[in-house]
Amino acid sequence: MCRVAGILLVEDDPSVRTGLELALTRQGHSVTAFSTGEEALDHIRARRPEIVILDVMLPGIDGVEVCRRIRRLDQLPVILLTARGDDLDVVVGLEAGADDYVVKPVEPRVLDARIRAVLRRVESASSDRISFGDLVIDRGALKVTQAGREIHLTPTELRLLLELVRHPGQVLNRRYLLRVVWDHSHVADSRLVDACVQRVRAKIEPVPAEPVFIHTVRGFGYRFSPP
Amino acid sequence: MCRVAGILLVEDDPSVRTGLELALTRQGHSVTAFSTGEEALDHIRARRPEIVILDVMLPGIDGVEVCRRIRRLDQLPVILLTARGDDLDVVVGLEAGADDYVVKPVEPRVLDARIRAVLRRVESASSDRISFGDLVIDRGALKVTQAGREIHLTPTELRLLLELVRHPGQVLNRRYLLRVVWDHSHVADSRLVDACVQRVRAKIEPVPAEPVFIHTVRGFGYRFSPP
DNA sequence: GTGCCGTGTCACAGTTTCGTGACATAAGGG
DNA sequence: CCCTTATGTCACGAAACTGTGACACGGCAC
Repeated sequence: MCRVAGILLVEDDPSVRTGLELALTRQGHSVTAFSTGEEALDHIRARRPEIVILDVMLPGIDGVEVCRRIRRLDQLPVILLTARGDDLDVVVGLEAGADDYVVKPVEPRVLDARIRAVLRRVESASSDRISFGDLVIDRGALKVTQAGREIHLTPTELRLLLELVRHPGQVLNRRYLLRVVWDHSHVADSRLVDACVQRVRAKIEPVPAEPVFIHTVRGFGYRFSPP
Repeated sequence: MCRVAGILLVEDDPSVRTGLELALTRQGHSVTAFSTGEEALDHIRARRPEIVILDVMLPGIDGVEVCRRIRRLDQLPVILLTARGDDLDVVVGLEAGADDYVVKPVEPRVLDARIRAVLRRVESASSDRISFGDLVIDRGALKVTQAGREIHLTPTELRLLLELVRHPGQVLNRRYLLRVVWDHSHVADSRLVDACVQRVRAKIEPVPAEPVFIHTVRGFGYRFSPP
């Protein structure tokens, strides 16, 4: 399953910003972009990106200072990006707590490789998550988010969704789901599964009546398949 | 802050090797140098360096291959060093599992800064002190402070908090916590964990009723995640 | 169209789970 | 031994969750 990172990109030059945004999105990442440090810090507090890519030269608070402030809060990975390749800048940037320092112009695939290298380090102990479009399911944190927004699922709903997601593209029948999710090996028929599926749909489907994640297979059961 | 690392340097060009060895030693590191990958791999098995700096162009096994073999063994941090700055080389090197990729010639202080950046990341997971906002947990001194003020936690409370903090963002269920913190491998159900969590919350949460550190995940357990 | 079957939807009450405070018990220091 | 502190247990109320059944709806065969 294609690993995707929630990237926060901060770059004031519009052409560079949209260029990188496009390139990183094409690599499979989910990117949010801002042009100032203040906006970025606000965004970090609200949503929680997996990694921050910061241009050093920013209007207002500069990138190095943003990096220091991020470090004061937590361990969020930061890659600094700059047009200047001055040795002193590199040293100052890294000492501000950045995980890497990349000089522009940078090949998208190189930036991607560096992002993955940093994330590999950070995530070696971290949880496994899978994403389907803007739907992210974190099995370690038992958290489901959609477009960065957390979706609250009750225990049974979560177990059901996890079971469906474990077999993407496969049709799971009601008896199987009852046994695995509810531990009802005896109960033959009930509206239980349907009701739970409907509750999950109401929470994760943009239009519950036309589901894009959990599909009904009439006469058989349900199938999870991403859009 | 002056962390000193045991560095393994692998570089076949004698003048570059002695130059870097000298420079890094001067920065306060303890350096061991070899000129071939085989020697390096033997040394890694025998001693255990904190970080490996690997020239890519080596006689015999090349640096990227050495890096792959190191990765197959463990998480030992690796910085690749090369004369070529080809984009493809960078990508290949990082995908082999390297933590950073530096192009020669490199200023010693830049290399030093990159070494420290990689080590900082590696050690943050196992370091003695971690901070989450104004909450600082010192695992070495077994002390917890908030906004500079020391918070007194009882032994059990501290063990519980440390266990939660050891898996930030992960949901830990009650049975696991009972086993690890209390060594109750048999007890199935008890309000013990809940009561202890409540006590820790009363001490570290600004508003215990609306916890920002220790979150309840109904039906599953508790999760420590910084605000 | 008509009837049938499978599914979607909803509200509600019973049940489970959790937070909290009170209290008993245990441990440890003087 | 006594006092303090720490730990475990319990009970209760509040809140959250779940199962259930009734009914609506829609596809499908005839």
